[in-house]
Amino acid sequence: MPTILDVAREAGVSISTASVVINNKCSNVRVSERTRKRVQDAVARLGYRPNVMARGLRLKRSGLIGVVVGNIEYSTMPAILQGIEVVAKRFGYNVMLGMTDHKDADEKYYLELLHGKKVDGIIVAPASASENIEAYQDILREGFPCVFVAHRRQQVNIPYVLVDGKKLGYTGTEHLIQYGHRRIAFLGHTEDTKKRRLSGYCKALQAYGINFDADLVESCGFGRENGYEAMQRLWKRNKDFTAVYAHDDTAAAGVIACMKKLGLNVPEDISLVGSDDLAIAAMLTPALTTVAQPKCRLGEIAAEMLLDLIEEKNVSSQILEPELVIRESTRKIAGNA
Amino acid sequence: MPTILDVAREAGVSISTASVVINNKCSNVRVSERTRKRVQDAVARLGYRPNVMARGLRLKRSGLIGVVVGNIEYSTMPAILQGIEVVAKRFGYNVMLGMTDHKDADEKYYLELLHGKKVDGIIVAPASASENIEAYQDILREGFPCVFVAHRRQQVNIPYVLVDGKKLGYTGTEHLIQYGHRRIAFLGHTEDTKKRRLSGYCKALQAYGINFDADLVESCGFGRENGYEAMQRLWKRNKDFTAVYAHDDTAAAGVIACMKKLGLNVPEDISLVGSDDLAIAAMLTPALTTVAQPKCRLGEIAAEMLLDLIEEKNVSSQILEPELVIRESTRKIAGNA
DNA sequence: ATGAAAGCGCTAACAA
DNA sequence: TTGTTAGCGCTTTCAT
Repeated sequence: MPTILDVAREAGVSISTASVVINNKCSNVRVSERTRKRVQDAVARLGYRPNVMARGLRLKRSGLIGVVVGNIEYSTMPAILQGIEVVAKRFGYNVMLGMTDHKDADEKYYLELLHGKKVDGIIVAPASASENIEAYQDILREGFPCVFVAHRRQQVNIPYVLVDGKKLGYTGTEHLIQYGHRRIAFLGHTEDTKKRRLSGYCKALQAYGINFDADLVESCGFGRENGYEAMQRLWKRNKDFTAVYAHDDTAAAGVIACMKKLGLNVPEDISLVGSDDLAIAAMLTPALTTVAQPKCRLGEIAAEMLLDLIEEKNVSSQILEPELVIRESTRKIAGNA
Repeated sequence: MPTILDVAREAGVSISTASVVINNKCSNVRVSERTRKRVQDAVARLGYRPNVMARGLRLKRSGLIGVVVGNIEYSTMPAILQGIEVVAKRFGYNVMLGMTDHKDADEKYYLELLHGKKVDGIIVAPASASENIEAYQDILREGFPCVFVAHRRQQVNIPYVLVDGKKLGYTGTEHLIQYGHRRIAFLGHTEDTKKRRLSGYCKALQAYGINFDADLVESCGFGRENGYEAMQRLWKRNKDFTAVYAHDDTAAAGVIACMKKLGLNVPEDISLVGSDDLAIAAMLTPALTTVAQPKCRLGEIAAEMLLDLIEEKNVSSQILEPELVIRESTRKIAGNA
């Protein structure tokens, strides 16, 4: 590997001149065209590439941003990552990916890389609850660049970009209402701490003058299994509905499976709306109508925010609007039952 | 950020002593228990973290491995990445993720990071054909650690770990045969350069004494659209089959959609086998029987190979066996039609 | 058992 | 316009 010293020698100039033209700085330092050319030729001839670590040590920046995720299958992360990568690359940064499998210890391990200057900043998709609040407070205190994407931890004042769960629930429910449904079931989280989608569902109902019916709400976690079972429980209890809003696409996949088992057709008998627009949504049969998160934008904005933070600019948190994606799983019906 | 100098001062020892205990080397250098303790306390008190770049500059290693992929949605990569990350982490490495969107220029950009020592080695999942053969030859010539995962480029002699497409085709077809099917359609690539899965299909047929029928083969690309259309074309031409092998799960998703449109039930009327066991396979209805790639293993082995290469050990390419995952889309039938 | 010092490759302030 | 030089924080050899 040639160093900048080799380049300088080859070009017959000093190290610093070489450095200046290599970095093409518009500094107050001027270099004559002829010298510049000589250096550039030397670089080309030698196939010189600046040593990233030496430069990083000197400049106190690694050109790396960390992205910490729980897991990347069945989630919005692949698309978010793509968004992040594109803007990172555009600004000369690379992406270090850390996967925690939702383990606090692993999350903490990755946050620590900030202290060792391995990364210039970190984007975290904090999925589950966490014990790491203290680590985030350290980050905040030390002024390390950090932003949350897709989710956030309420306990700590770190800037975030995400789609409001309430709007997700609202948009999905509203679509169903506009298609003529009035008896709409809700499958999703109902615990106090994470019932934003449920709130959105309620709000939509209210906005359109439909009474909330607790019998139409069934508690449901993520994943096909959970969706399947929740649908089964609901159906056992209550068959008086024409549509289902599921809080995420994997649960919706379970609903489709359950419907088939039950001899019900989607959307002929029951309309179904999912959430997030995961990669699977378009693959299902019927292709799933869903409330998409603008995943790529989430990633792009998270990256832009982080880069601003790295440059010590101020940033403010953002909440993005979901987008309805109408596919095949919802159907207009005549009126109310 | 405290440096090692701060630690040394705090502990009242020299920089080099501090370094020795921090790195806990079993070198010939001995440190007394008391001194060791003092340094460790200082580290704890100051919250010292070694500066990764300084260490990297000195040691000529970044502790980063690059993973270059075309795209991570609808692919085997998420699970492969997880495998890579786990072993990388275990050996003190981190993963830099590069996404090329299958663009040669971006692939090349990431390969270049090797030359600048940004990464100690690179794992590439070379999906599409590429113009970058020259770049790989450079890598080979310079002796940079590099391994291919999941796919490879035949033109260049870089070690790889992958699942043989032929075995994928064989295993899926064999399963169908063992379930009593004899008229089995093949949906997949038929071009000379990438018909390994087709070869496997043929081989299985032959092994079980079933005649190959070209009318049962329909050319098909990846993705639900392609699967849908291929199935439609096939059905138009030829309805005499009881099972379909699709060369990947996304195409299989299209087959399911098409079947439904055609009024056919899977698996009652037609059995269906996919390939790869992507995240979507288990989500479909019916849940897809598929020939899985051991994705996590692929990732783990790729990482192990790369780390060996980094330590200048010899490695040899590996071909892994696929694993049949039986779910709901295949059904035993009585005998031959 | 401990410390002094060289140097990894680079940038930028300063000198010439 | 160009060159000299002082570090960035760390590891490690060699003296002590």
